[in-house]
Amino acid sequence: MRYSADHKAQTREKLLCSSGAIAKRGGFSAAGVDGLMKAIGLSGGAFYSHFPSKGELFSAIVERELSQSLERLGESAEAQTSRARLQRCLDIYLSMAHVEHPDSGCALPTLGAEIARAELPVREQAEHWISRLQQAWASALGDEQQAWAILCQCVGALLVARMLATPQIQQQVLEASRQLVTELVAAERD
Amino acid sequence: MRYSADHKAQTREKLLCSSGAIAKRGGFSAAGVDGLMKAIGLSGGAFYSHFPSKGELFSAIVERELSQSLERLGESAEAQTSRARLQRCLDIYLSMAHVEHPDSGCALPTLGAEIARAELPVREQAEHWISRLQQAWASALGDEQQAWAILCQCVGALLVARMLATPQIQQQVLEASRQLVTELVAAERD
DNA sequence: GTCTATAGCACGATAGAC
DNA sequence: GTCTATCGTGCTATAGAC
Repeated sequence: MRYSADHKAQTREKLLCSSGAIAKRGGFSAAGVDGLMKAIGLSGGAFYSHFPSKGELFSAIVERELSQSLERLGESAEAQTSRARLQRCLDIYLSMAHVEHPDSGCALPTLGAEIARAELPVREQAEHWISRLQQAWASALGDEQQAWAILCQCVGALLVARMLATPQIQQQVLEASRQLVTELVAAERD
Repeated sequence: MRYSADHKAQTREKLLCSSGAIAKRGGFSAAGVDGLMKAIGLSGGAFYSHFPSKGELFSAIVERELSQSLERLGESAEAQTSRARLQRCLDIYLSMAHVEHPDSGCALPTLGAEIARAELPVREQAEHWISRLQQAWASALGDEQQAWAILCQCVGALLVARMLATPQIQQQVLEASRQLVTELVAAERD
């Protein structure tokens, strides 16, 4: 073959990374195959030697984005001093920087509705990674329910803040969520 | 004119109601003007005597949906015995019935990401109605921050639950959020 | 594997008859 | 106000050259 298997894997990775960011910024269904490929310097037709359809790309994006979110937010929480670590993660998650940069942030607030409308295999995949994140937080907190509640709080806060027009009110939303989450993380539960 | 002003207003209302449901089910950008009009028994061309563009329809849908959410969730909370009333509203919001029927439910979890990506006027409008809801809850609870936190919790819980594939886990998410919200509503704060 | 070209279709929006 | 017909464009996906 004129192109190495390495090259194909690299192209695929570039495509997933770039397309993920574009999807998080403007929505996946609003993005065209041609635009996604041009964004990594390739033509639209070349797409189909990497994925059989646009839907399969979405599935791959969801897997990559959510596994990456688990790395950033969950894996580190399993270590000792886990409560303090988790608290730091959540403060970053619930920040104006995250609100203002959806393309480099968590996929759940931006792509959540599209994941919810996707076929069962995509939702099963989402469930897998989201559950692993919840489990990681639960083991840090010793409480499965609070782990779910914190996850919903964070996703909801980002989604709500991004719908608003005024930075001051966005900050109020984040501050309210940070305060609640802080209390929940600090609270000893048995 | 061959058609009364009443008829136009009724058609517009039907269009807003029907299109809102379709948008909440499948996403607004995924819906075509032709399909939206056919859903109320009219042809696609007739759309443009009601709205100058598809974007203006989205704006009108957001206004109608969010003002309706305020009626259902907020206005009733301003009465006395407000805490108990609010608690009942939130239990309905955080129910499997709501998770399973996005088209008749709240627009924030389903259309939130599209609102967040919309032009400033749409976000200003969203901010207006969301803030009124938060204010209504704040006056019932005597705490502005907790009102924001509860709002984020509810929106996040529905979005997260809908991304999942397994009903049992969806129920766990709802149960965890209901429990947290119940504690927050019950807690006296000064 | 990537390109250009294109099929085939759906979209948003407009024009003109009624 | 609603219809049919249509323009122009964009889309997903395929075909064939390199």
